[in-house]
Amino acid sequence: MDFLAGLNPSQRGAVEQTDGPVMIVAGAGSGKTRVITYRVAHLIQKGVDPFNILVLTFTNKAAKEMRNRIMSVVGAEAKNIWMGTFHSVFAKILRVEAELIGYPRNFTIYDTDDTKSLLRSILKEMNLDDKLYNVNHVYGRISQAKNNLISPQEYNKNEALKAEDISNGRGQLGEIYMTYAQRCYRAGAMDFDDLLFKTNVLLNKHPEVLHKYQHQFKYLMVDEYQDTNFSQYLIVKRLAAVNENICVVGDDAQSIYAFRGANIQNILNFQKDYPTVQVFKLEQNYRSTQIIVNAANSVIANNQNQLEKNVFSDNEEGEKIKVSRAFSDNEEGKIVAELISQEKSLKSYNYKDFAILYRTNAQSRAMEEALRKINIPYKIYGGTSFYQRKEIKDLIAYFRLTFNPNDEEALKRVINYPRRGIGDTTVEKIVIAADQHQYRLWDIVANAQMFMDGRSAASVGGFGQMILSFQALAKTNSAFDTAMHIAQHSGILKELYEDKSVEGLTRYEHIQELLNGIKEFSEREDIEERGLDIYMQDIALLTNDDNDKDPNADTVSMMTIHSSKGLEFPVVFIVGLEENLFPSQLALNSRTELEEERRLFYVAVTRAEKKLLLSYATSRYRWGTLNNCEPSRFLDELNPSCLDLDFKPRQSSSAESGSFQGERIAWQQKETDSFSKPKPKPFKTTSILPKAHTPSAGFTPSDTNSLQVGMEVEHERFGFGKVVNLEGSKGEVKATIFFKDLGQKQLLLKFAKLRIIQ
DNA sequence: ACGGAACTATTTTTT
DNA sequence: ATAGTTCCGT
Repeated sequence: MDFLAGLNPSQRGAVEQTDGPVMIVAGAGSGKTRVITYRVAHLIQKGVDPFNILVLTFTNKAAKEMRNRIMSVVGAEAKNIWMGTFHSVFAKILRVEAELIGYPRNFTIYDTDDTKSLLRSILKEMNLDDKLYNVNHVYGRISQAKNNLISPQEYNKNEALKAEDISNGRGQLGEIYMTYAQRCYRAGAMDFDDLLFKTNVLLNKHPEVLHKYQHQFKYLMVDEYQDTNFSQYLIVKRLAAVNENICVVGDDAQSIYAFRGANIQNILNFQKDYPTVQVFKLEQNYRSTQIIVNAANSVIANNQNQLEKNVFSDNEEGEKIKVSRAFSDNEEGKIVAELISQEKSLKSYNYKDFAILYRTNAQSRAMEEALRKINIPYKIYGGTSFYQRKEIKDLIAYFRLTFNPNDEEALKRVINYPRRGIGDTTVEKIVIAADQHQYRLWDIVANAQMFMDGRSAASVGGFGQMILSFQALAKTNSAFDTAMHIAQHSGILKELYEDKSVEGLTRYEHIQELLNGIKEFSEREDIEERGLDIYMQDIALLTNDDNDKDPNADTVSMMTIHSSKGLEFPVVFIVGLEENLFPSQLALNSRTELEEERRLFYVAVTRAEKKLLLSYATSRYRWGTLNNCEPSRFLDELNPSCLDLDFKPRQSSSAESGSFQGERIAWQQKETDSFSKPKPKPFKTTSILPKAHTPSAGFTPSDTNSLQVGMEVEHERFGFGKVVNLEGSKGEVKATIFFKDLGQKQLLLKFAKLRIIQ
């Protein structure tokens, strides 16, 4: 049991208290993963069968990492632990038990796109105004209902909900929910929320099943318990009811998923649910410097209603936090990029020691461009997942249809893609015929000649035959052979191959990548069943990080703060610290939402080990137009003693202008009062530039192809200068220009806006 | 049925 | 800005 030695008393207590209800309140960076890992390892070493342990996480990444770490302690036995996300574990159980609740075992999992598209068709059929009945809103409402275990029937009976909907002018929501649920059922499909909702239904309606799993899972652990919703809470509670060997781990200060139904009360009330609970608080932060921990504490102190704890660090005090200001989102990118390369050479960091965190995915673009310009390798996490790409979804829709022809979203997606002469009118005919006879769409498609005539019967029938042939093929062939056959015979491969545009080429490559992945799966020897149906089972639950090809590559990481949870980096940049962006505009209406944003900021700050840098811009592009921005209130909330007030980035006005490199000139020393609000908005973005050049009237960039050494030019911001050197190949030409005001600078012609004077 | 033009929502976060 | 949708003429 040597691994216990390296633990502090509360960590050790949490590991050794294996029986009965346990709550571990784990402050950021307090060795939470380590504790869970050791706790599971400890259970196994005590002789608990890994099959009897269930560990639930929120992300695939967390599950994977934990399994690997447990494996390194207890060895291959760790493979047998039930460990995964709520969604994947219960999808797996539902696949076994589905028939008990009237679903086929090979039910389809509808992702967000499928759900929205189904809702759109329902709204259309019901002739509802899609402004009032905004799909996102409707989806949110249904999702909320499901997460609170309100069935369509109960929703429609519930007077309070009805009244609320009517007062919002959306009295038909109950009916939409009802229809939506029926259509999912008809399609043999469950959406993300259903995976939890139906698990509850299963455990509720079938005591024998509940009993089975209660005895199977003798030990339960839930990571990130503060992020559970009611539906998840109840599943856990039911499964744990017999043995009460339940251990939840979480940090109320890091609850950032209330927007999708997480209920922070679940962790706050855990002690009420299990009065005999043993609570362990992990308060020592091993990750970050004292400055960073103190800064984080000072921010979170602004929230009410927290579990009492005192997170502290015994690490070095560390460097103070730097705050920088840029005049635009692009400038912000440049500053960050430049600082990364500076910091890297100064402290001999690797690129992978840096992370850039932002509130919204849209912010990645400015960062990306800036890093690319100075050749900093980076990797963006999150964003559109590989599996969400259109071409991938198209091909997968064929796979889905092959195993579940009732999957109506898949059917509608590909019935006329690639084009095969089945237009909207024909699809409409199929829908009407299905409605009339109370059949499913597939019944009509498979018997086209009975329901329609002539041309459409032929084309629809042909499509049906093709799907049937795929089904036959899939029965006897490997996942890869089936997939390849479908890619070819559906016409998708040809369609993409013939598209010679850059995008088309990329799409073709994506399909190849998917097929390669399937090939790999087909050749796996560690699993028995390797058919395409097995591969398909939880593909809807996969996300980008499952596709991470080279996790050890030396690249800067860029991601949203949400996806950074659980990670740590030596140097962290948090960018876009502006009102209406972070905190998000949509969170300003209520205290609870604002507090969630603040917790999000807390999460971001606590990702940093050694050094933290914050930045904001005073203007930023948002849906195509330039907006002025104010610094985020969160900057005010940071304990000033943690901030580097002497931070004085080089300014363009510095005397040694000859040594000045790089293009940012927007740095400003942080002044104590510079964050006070309200403040006058700069009406002109250039006005804050200390010494910006004002371009001549009618400044228009010239074609620089003909640029020669010796020519005089005007740059839109650097002013007048003379070309002293040109190097590099066409398209990548780098010009060295001596500017009158700034001295010598190197510019890439493809980016620089230059006007040739003579 | 199809292609191009015009229009319009998107931007909070993710299983 | 961009991508996705709807509209309209062929």
